[in-house]
Amino acid sequence: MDQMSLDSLQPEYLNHLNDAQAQAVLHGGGRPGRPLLIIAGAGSGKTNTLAHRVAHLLISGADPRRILLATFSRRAARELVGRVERVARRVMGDKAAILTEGLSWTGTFHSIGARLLRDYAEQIGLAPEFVIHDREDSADLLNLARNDLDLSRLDKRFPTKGTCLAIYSRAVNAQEELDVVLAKHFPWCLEWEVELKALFAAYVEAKQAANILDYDDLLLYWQAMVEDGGLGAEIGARFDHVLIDEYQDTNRLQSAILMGMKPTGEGVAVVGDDAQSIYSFRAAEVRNILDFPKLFDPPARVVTLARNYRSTAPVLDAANRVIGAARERHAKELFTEREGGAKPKLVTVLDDNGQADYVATSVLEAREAGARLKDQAVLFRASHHSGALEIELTRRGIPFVKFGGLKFLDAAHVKDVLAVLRLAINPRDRIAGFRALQLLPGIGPKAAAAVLDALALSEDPVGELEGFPVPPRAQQDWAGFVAMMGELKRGDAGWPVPIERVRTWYQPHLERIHEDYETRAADILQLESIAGGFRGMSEFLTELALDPPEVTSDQAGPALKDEDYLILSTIHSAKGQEWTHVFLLNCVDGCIPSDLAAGETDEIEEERRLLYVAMTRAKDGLHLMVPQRFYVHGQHRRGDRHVYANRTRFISPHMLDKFDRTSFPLADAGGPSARPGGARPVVDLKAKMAGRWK
DNA sequence: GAGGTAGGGCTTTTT
DNA sequence: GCCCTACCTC
Repeated sequence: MDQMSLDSLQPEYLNHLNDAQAQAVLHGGGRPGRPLLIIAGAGSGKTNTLAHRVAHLLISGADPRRILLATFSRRAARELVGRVERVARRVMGDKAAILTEGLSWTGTFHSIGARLLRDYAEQIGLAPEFVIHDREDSADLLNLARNDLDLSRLDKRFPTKGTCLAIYSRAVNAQEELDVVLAKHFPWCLEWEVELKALFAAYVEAKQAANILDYDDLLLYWQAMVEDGGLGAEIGARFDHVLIDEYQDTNRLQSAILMGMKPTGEGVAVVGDDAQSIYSFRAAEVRNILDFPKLFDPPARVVTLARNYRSTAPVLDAANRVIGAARERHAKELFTEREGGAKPKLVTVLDDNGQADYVATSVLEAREAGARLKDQAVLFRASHHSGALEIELTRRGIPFVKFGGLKFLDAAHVKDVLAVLRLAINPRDRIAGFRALQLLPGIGPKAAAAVLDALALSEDPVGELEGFPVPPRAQQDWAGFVAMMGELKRGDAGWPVPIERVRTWYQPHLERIHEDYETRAADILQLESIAGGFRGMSEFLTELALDPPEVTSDQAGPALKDEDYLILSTIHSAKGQEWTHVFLLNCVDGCIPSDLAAGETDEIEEERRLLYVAMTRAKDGLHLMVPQRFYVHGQHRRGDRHVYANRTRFISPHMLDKFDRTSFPLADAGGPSARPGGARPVVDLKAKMAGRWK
């Protein structure tokens, strides 16, 4: 289509899109058509284009309830729907809100899968009130199975529950046989193949007995469901349009789901960028996007968005150089018309503390120059890389919010409260029960197991609890526990009263178990306020498993929500976002690439893309930090053993002309550890020591 | 059998 | 710092 005919066909609200974006939006003419692949480079207006495409479908008369829109995270889904509404509103006013509210099949693959499975549960022999286990719960259940099989008491060490779950999960998501998975990704566990098989069989049995689905099951059951000819066609026919965002990070199971629902690709549009594929550790398969066009005959149409609207030319130049060394990708070179601006800075600092000092100082400088804290972000490969920085920010009173890494839900006290609720909903949930029952003093693993055995067979759980012969020491607290379970089970109080009930019951136990019960109690109050936003307990627990709150409460907390704060994030969690100034910590070999990934070429390639993703988040200012030395872990508290690190291998010498190289503090500032403003207070030494273990 | 404590090993990224 | 196991006491 040439530009002129495009203009004449194009509705007014699409006028500010560029040619490629408009083609991606208009493809199919608002009706289900030939499959479409949109290769959307970093900062190329991908979300905007996708939002316009959905809005265009709605405006052309598509039924929003028949559009399936899968995104990578809940956050991305919310953002997308918001944008769709804004675009549609320009054309149809308030009616847009009703249409976008109808976009009910929007969310992650996992959440959409959960909904479909509840709809079709009875047809596939699943109880519709199934409970969803998050990764931690899954690992615990796996561990129970492991103990039952006596695998933890062997002479040689058996893989930990986390490793076992990772193996299981990869086999499921990559749709590979166990021996292949072991050979490729866990060669040190090869000797355990027989035991692992038995373990996984027991795990699956335990899940089914307790009516539990884990994350992988949400995809696995969905895939099995659509693989069946009749059901596949039926479910596929529910949707006229299937749009999938971040397609480069889908796995084989997800592509099988897509093909099961839409074998001809009619009405399918997938969007992504192979250069930004960073989730292969979760069995994401870059080949999904590389091979997508060839799945169909005639092949899918490919539209490439190569104009970058985000970064200045010097930033994009450097990022292009880094990704230019990658091995295989859909060829495209991003370009920008944002001329001018500074080259990215490659900043050499002495160590962690120098790095923290530089970042804090530069952030404040940028703020003086007019950038809000929210316009700036600090990114890192692994969550713990920001430890020293967090201490420095706190010392200087710079508020921040951290994404990625440890979740609020991982805190023991939060899990305790949730376990009680889950046991009330599903008395056969051994994981929840095991945890909840042991909160009572006098009840340990044995007594808990006995109670759960009785519950598993019983038709009347509360009655069973009432008469249960618990150990004498537990007698005193037992009546209160049973009374609470009875109330929860009857469920006559409206939500969120039950969670309040559990909190009151839990409070004395919390005070007995934890010295720092006050901060923990605050977390539970926060949990209660989150709970208030849901219609009921079951919905609350489902949503919580699928979309856990990202921010932990010992940091900024809700009080700071509308104030200005700096963003700290793992590179993975920073996907799809952008900031005026970006600081990237630890750009050294061992961190990027992570030394844990230094084995296979594929893994190294993914680390390169990770650096690329981080760099392309920046609009104007990009600072890559290169600390020269790292303190060695596991030594005496005041030890000074350290290793020297090298600049990341992904910035090779011939790329250095794209960077502005500096060091901090400047060499003439009076020695390597001199700081502006003289010596730091003594108290900082303690902070530094603590920070090493953060 | 419960529950506390000590010591060793480990530590990526997430739906 | 966390998790896990082994060991000890009640």
